[in-house]
Amino acid sequence: MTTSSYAVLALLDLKPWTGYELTHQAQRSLRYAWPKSERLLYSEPKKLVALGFATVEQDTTAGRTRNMYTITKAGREALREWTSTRTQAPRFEVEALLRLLFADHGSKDDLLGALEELEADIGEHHEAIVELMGSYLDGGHPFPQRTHLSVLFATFQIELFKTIEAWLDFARAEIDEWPTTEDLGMTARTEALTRKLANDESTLHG
Amino acid sequence: MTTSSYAVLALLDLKPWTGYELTHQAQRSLRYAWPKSERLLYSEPKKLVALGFATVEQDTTAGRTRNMYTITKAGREALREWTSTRTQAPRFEVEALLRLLFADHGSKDDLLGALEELEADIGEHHEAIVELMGSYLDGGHPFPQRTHLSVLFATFQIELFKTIEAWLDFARAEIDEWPTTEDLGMTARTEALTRKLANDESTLHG
DNA sequence: ATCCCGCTACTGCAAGTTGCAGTAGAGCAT
DNA sequence: ATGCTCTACTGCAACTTGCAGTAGCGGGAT
Repeated sequence: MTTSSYAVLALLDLKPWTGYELTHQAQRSLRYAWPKSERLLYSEPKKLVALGFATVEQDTTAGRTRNMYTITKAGREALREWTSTRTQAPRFEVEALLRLLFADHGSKDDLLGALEELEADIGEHHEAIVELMGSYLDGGHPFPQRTHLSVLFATFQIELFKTIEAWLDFARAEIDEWPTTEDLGMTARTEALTRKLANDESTLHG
Repeated sequence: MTTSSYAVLALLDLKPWTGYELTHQAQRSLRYAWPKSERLLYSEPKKLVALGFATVEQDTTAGRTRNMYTITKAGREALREWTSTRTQAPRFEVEALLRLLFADHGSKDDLLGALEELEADIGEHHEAIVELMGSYLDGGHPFPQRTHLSVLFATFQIELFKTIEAWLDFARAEIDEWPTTEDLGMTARTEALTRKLANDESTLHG
């Protein structure tokens, strides 16, 4: 049982789903906490069945197979035990930052391009979550009794996205001051920044 | 060539390294932008050699083998071409948030425990990066001409960590108001939050 | 003098994960 | 009749991780 298995098991605890629904629901709702591929999410419920944590029913009403998965008592047991296990450290993969670290191999435009792609990705997700909150106000939450959890979770996402967007503006302003990407080293501006960071002060506001 | 291959190639462009140095340097310096396992980082330079982007010299001075890797002209070429390719979307894996989303399967203490583990992990990294900035002020940057890049990168990390720490305090205050983790649904507080989020306002400050 | 511990310096392997291609029925528009 | 999109998956190669194992070396403890 991996963390991904428990994530799928937790969804199954809400209601029975077909493999297709489960996969797509998991991608929508877990994307920002635990992003996993469609492929994996199709495989997880099969593992759960093999372990006795779920059951399948083949539904062939429309000529094609649909696997309807339902959680078992043992599955609910496993879920409850999971809540008291240790949590993995967070992991942040941001290729745009990798490109910033090695920006001296390319032009300023290459770097600014990478930052713009980051901004586009973040902006898309930011917009999507704001819209989702709008739909919650209209009673659009699929499991209304769980709204308090979804909304607290959403506050994290919005703060994260806002921080990244603010940083992007800040970073672009800094990069604008650079004549090139290479060999600037400890400029006066960089030293001022370093000093702030060494004192754990924010560089964006204040 | 994966993004990880280019990351290692970029390090090799700074100077020749042994496999061991390369692996450990990559883990230290790329951890926050592109976290990769020791195992992978040992394998990457071998792939680079197979592709003609690096060369190896076996150094057996001390009885044991050390592989010293050096970038080739073709490797430098490949790196330059990489800078103009598209950047992958960022990816944030935070198991503590997954546990928040499904907090209704466990107790408030389980949830608060997961948040504390997140805080400990973030705190550790936050502290490490602040100390690193202190060392830069003392001329401790291993490649001084690249300080401007490292410091701009560090501003991202610090802002991110500060945001997460502020959110953790906020989240704990919210959870304190909950009588339980289950079935609260759209409470008055949650509705107020949802309304702010739907208007894209910050929930932490203001 | 010897033994164990920790650091250097890796390799092998099983298991987890991803992206892509492929299969196939259903409904709708052209 | 054909093609397009959506549903509903599976197979496979390649990427990645964690863990175990190997092996030399230096230093302190017994």
